[in-house]
Amino acid sequence: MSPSRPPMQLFVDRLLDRSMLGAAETEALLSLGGREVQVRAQLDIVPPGEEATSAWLVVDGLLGRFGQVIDGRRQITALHIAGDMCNLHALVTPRMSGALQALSAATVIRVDYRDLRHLVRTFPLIAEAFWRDCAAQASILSQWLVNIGRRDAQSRLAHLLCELAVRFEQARLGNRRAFRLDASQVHIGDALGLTAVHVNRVFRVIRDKGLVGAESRTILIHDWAGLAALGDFDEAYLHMKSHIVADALTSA
Amino acid sequence: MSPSRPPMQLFVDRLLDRSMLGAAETEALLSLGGREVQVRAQLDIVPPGEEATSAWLVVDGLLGRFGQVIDGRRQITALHIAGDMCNLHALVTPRMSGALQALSAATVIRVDYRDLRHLVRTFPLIAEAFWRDCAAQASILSQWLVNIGRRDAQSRLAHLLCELAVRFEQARLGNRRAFRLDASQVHIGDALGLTAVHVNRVFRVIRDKGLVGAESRTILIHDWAGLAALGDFDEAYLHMKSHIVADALTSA
DNA sequence: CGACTCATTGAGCGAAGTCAACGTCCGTGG
DNA sequence: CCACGGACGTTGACTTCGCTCAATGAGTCG
Repeated sequence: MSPSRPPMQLFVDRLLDRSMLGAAETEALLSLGGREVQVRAQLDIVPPGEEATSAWLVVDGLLGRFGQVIDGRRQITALHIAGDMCNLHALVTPRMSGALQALSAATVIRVDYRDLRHLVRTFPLIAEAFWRDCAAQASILSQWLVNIGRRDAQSRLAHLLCELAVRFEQARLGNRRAFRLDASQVHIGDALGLTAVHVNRVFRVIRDKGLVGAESRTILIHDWAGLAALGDFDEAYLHMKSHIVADALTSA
Repeated sequence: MSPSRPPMQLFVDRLLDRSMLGAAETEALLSLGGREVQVRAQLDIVPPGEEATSAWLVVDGLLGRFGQVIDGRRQITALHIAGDMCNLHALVTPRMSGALQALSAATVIRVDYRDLRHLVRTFPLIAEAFWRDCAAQASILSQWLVNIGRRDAQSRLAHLLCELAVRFEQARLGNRRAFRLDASQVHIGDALGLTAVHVNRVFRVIRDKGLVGAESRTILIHDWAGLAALGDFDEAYLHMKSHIVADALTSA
């Protein structure tokens, strides 16, 4: 945001949340090139079926990765907020990227896979950090599967809101009591495997319960404990404490 | 299986399906230690909430990774067949393993993370292959999310059967017209976000349509095209053509 | 045989979907 | 300035897919 903080610092911070990197690695990451692009809402950054050729760092806005079903309905498989590097996994599996869309107007930085591969080959710690980042994404994906497969609509929505609250807080984009979520109810439905109509009704219910509120696009969580209980939410899957990482790095 | 083919060869074959490895890497993988264990059906190899300390190579049988909901219902988030290395992702994220259970009687080999980390630090190509394996798992996870989130029960079941058919065929454990699936209808339900009762009914419907059949635990796919159409199945997400991998290795 | 697991089938219910209408906000252009 | 259109949110009436509860078969193992 401020001129003294290059956008790539966002991504470095994200990696440092989970992995240990030395000065050389940090510097190499910060010197990554990449063109900053403004995209409008609803733009397909990577259209369905297309092979990924670059990763996308979210500087501002909300992005969604999604899959499509034959009848045109879609399922969002990941939500990406500022600091997330989208399609990092496709660095090793370019065929399996999935589509990527801006859900709100957004600022992203295109980072070419060639540059990332160079970093990965040069710095084993960066390779490990990228791998860990992908594993963390997969962990979220697992939770989403449990959420959609085995919880009813109220719990689903509560769980998603809790997850986003924690992630926004971690990314220093708000806290778990208030954060700006630039997604329409259609998007929320696509993320939860529900229709927008039902999202609307269910949101009303948990609002009437006094758990949450909304002011334009800002989500207010009035009763964190209640919402977490309703969503059966345990934030462990989002975190990776540094002592574990340290252990992973020093053992062997 | 045969004495001349060490079990670890199964895993090497799996990696070679997607990644390029040299003789040194192959040899290092084959010399991995690990104790072979027989486990009975329904045994929790890694109980819920426990931190992973080793990976598990499936030699024979069927394993499931799953998450639990507060009321005791569960969602299988991955099915692992012979040749799969379970919990490889937790090598970098030990906290995020999820529970692991044998769905049938199974033979597995416990591979300590220390040994795997040593390999990863010594051979960058192995690190990349492991990372790619995790990304491929995540790709399957994405498809499952789409499947559960946006398809009705018939399509869900059809899609899962198609996926398993292709995976068993790839693993040379049968072909896409006939393969042995050691999962009960309860397990299938847990994988699809359905109840066992409904799985039973839906299986009857697609059987009556002439798409599939079953003899004890062997699934027979009578009409591949029909089943793939019903399940909206595109096997691209399971494959990784070698020329792509080669590109990934040579560029940069 | 008895105990157990798994598959099968029926009856009734309820959560979520579908279809449709209407309201609100906001940007845009005459 | 206001009229118009479009995107999004809200609500109601009705339908339906999948769940719950329950009973019964079928196969297997000690």
